[in-house]
Amino acid sequence: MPELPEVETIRRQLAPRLEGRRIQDARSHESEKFTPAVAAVGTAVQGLNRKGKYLIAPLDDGRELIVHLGMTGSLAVTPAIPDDPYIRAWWQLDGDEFLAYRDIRRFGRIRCVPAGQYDAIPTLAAQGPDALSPDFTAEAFYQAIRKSRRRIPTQLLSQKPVAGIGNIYATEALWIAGIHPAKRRISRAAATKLHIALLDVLEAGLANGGTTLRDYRDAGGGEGSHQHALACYGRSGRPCRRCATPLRHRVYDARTVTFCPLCQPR
DNA sequence: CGCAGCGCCTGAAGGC
DNA sequence: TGCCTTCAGGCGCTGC
Repeated sequence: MPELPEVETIRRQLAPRLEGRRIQDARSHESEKFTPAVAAVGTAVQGLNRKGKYLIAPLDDGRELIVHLGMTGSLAVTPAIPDDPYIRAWWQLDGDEFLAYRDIRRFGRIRCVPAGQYDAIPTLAAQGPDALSPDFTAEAFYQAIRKSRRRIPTQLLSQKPVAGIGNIYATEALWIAGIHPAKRRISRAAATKLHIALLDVLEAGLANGGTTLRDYRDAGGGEGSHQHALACYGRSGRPCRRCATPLRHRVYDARTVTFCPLCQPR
């Protein structure tokens, strides 16, 4: 499941290979989630940016091509259209290469919109500061969390207090910060701890090239290695690495969250 | 406007 | 072996 470290890994790999390339042709799966891919034909890609989990490619006609990888999406530059039933869209680039979008579960989506006009992409329009941007400060984070009465993990996944967090890095950061996942309000001190924990786990994930549990692949088809560094996510029943208490998991708002009942008191 | 609940998707894994 | 159920979960949408 591509979260910020996975999407940023892909962005860094693709940006130099896409900048300045003209899109000669494109095809997509018939779903409206993907058909906007074709609208970029005839334009040139000016770069590749990222906001939260969204990849944003400015085009030379004033529009932006936006790709969200959903749960199982990946992008790769290839010499030919891959012979793969899960390719949901491809763009033919000048120089006879292809940018291929693969997405087994089709949870991702592709949009082509006037630059900065995100009303058709509500989560992007409403999301908070990207976790790696200078706008993501402990104080802004605390104030954003104070505004909602939802559980902290649910708030993190909403992309509103901060953009780019998914269930894996949320679970890890809550464990590091010692915050029970059922909590709805936290102190300024706890918010500061969580802010630091989020930055730490995202930086570690990025340094490890992302987390590959099943489907995630980078733009070169490679796997990340951060799955070996996970201390809490997916470890329910196994001993906490701080206190050896067996970790537990519970479902909150349709999300499984693993936590340490001792290190993360209610 | 905030929020809860549902639907979208498919492969892997486990039960019988 | 094969069928069935459950699970993974980000986000758009609907309705309260």
